[in-house]
Amino acid sequence: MARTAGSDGERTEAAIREAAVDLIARHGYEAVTMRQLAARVGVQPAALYRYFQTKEDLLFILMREHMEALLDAWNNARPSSGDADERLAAFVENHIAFHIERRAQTHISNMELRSLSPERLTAILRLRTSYEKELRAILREGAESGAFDLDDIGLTAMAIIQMITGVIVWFRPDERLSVEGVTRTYLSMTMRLVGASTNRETHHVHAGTRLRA
Amino acid sequence: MARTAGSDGERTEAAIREAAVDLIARHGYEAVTMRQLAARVGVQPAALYRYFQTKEDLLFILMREHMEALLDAWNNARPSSGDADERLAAFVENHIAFHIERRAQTHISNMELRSLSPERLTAILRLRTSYEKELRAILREGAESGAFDLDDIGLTAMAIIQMITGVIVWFRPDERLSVEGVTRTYLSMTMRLVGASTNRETHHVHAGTRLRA
DNA sequence: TCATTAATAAAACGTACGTTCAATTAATTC
DNA sequence: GAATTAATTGAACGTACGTTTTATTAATGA
Repeated sequence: MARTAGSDGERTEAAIREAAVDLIARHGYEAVTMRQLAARVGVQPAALYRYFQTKEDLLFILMREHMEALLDAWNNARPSSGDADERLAAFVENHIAFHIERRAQTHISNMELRSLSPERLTAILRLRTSYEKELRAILREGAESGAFDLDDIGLTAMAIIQMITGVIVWFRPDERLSVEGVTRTYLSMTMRLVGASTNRETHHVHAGTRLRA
Repeated sequence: MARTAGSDGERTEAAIREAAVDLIARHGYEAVTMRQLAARVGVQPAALYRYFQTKEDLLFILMREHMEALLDAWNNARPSSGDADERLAAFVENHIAFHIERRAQTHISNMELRSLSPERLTAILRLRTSYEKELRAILREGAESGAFDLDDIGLTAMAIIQMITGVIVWFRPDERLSVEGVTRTYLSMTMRLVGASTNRETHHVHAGTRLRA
């Protein structure tokens, strides 16, 4: 029993986080054991507790930081001016780019709410609500200016979020579909969905795609 | 140790299934223990094994039957004739009705794939693919007839499925939003999304809605 | 009514979990 | 160089899991 030579707390913590994201996204939080996680990092299970007090702490921190990063990313991407069309476009683009880049984290963020304590669940839901409010504000602005034709702002916001987040479920960049291409198509569909007054371009129809569930 | 008076195999099995759906949807498959499930049903844990060989068997059966029921429901709802517009409308309506009625099962179906063995996962994914193919066929037909204006059939199919399935994440019928109303709005959005050539009705804009994540 | 089958309880098996504690070494600071 | 702190290991704690086995009763069918 000894401190391993060359060990570095920061590096070990980063390795724990990375391994946790991968294992939890792949197997599910409850199915991933601390022993499994430790083995993946290359430490004994007890070492994990030097960095995270409990297993749930680890999950919560990962989920909270993911949501905070998303809010941050949107704060940075949000146009300082421009009408609802432009804001919606920026929102969709930022959202898709952010989530495709963090597929594993997004899976965790969407799927592991059930394992959080009530207080922590509330905290995460609050962050989500903040983010959703941003989209609703854009939609409301568009509806009021007449740029969008909406039946129900809240419902439309949720439908859009579910749709654009759902990109991570099936999309893998390949020769046929690039991130840019997929983003463009999602943007086009979103604009239509909200009834945005844009010129309609003629698109070439592509045959089915090889999709993964 | 005795057989409980009044016990009835069919009833016990149904109770197990029902309790499993509720507990698993609420807490997650891995977090739900057989002891917990048995207590909920009112039997000892060993009794569960009379009906389901393993915990995973139970999960697989629930998930498989859910998918099979969905395919069945669509087989029964599919118009025997009609153009792409009508078929897509029928698809969306059936999909939303089916999933709202089975919120818990749908949660399980979408979230517990990770706990299945590879072979079983393959079996479920196959059923999913069958269902998605139905939507893709409708979209292809619409694209070919010119009724829809699609950039990419496969992508559009997945976007639609993610969006309309996502209704179960946030929607709870209340005074403001009814199942019928929500279905109508989703249908309207879907039609726009695919660029369907329909008359646009003027919708009254509703303010935000109280949503649950 | 009797034999068979079904349905259950109780006990236990074999294994595993999240976590704590104590000790040992390495790294850092003064 | 010595003291302090950090980072790890190894062992163990307290509890729990999915599952099997055996025995007992109830229900069903002939």
